[in-house]
Amino acid sequence: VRPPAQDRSQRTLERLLDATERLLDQRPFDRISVQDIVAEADASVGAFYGRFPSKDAVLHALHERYVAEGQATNAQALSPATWDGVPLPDVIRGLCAFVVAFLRQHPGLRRALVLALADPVFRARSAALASDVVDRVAALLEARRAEHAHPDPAVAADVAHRILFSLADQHALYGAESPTGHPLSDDTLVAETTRAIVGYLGVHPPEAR
Amino acid sequence: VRPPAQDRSQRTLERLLDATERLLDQRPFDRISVQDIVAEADASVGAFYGRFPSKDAVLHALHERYVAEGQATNAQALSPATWDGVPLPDVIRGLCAFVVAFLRQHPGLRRALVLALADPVFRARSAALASDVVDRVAALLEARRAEHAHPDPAVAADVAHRILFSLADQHALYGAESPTGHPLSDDTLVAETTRAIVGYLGVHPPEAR
DNA sequence: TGTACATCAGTGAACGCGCGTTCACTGATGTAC
DNA sequence: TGTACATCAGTGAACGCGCGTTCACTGATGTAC
Repeated sequence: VRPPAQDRSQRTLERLLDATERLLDQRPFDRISVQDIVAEADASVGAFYGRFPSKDAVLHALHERYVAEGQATNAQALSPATWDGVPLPDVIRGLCAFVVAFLRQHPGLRRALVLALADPVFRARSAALASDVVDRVAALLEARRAEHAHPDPAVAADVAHRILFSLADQHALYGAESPTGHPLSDDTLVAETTRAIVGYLGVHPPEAR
Repeated sequence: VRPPAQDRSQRTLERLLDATERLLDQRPFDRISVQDIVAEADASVGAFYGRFPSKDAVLHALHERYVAEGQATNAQALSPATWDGVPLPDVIRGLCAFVVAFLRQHPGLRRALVLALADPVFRARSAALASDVVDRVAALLEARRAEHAHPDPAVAADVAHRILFSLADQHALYGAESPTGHPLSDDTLVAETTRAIVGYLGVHPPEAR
């Protein structure tokens, strides 16, 4: 992405990004043309290529913006202070609800990114974000060893992350018409992923403490 | 798909399907041209359009073949007789190992299908297969209520199915370079999904029986 | 404070490439008599 | 058992459409003096 030198072009750049994200809520990236994007953004093809070297670049730019947003919220949602003194099952429920809600905020972009994951560049950028989450969760599980039974906090954090994000992603992507055919509401999804992760970790029931 | 009337064209059709599946192991469907397929199958463009009304039709035909294969193996792998007398944790471990291995058999096709799931026709065809699995698992859980703690076998079967297939799919699609950045071996994946589903269901430990 | 000039930003018609699809034709297969 | 004919199957050059990208040009912004 060519860095803008004036306010005017900075705004154009943002209009192009926002327009693309709006269109992604309607259809996949390969069925959105540059013409579509500039029409939605009230710009011209030339303005597009003044900012981006290619059509793909706009998806990369959106991914970068998305990952940055994720990093920022992670730092807050997963800081030890946030959950200090809260029992582990409640921590898990809170995080599940948070992720489900977060993924619902950018349904189109999220779908496009899942598809783009075939590309190693996208995969690396997503891995950076995921690693950040997994490391923080691993630290949390390490610190609370007494509250659960999983022997390896690093593996546990990784698998818990996979369970939560896979299910939440699927839910965000296909919603009611899920590939399993049995729709789940947001609330049920949160309840069941919480149950799954609590069970997976072998969180000790309250009376055992 | 136009039904073939001679042996010769039946063989051509299979060559085209097999060639497409082989190419899907290398790159996504939209980067495979009809020219590529007929070259790989030792056929011609006209022969292709003699069997298929469009390029997309070949992916639909592959999906149908794949679903049929799945239905057949399900009927066997999930028949009550197969697991009669086997403790629930071992049943779960067995099924996890089976699914992980099954999804590894058609990596390219599986990836293409995950991407194609945006199309309702593909989704419906996949949902039929998934429903079949979920219904059978629900019946199994219903029959073994005494061995686990989940209150609703239908929801439990659905969520267990999601956990297993989401994780196994992700593993089959990205392998070592997973989006989480922490690679998992096949064996670890089977062990951890088993732990997750056993924990999710609240399977009673052996000494409790 | 005004003017000149360089750079940045934006316009949109035109280009061109890739690829799905068509089609006029040749060859193979099988069936009727 | 052989021949004629209809249908099936296969060939590959050519078409054409969509869409990403370029480019010659106009307009806006800011800075130097």
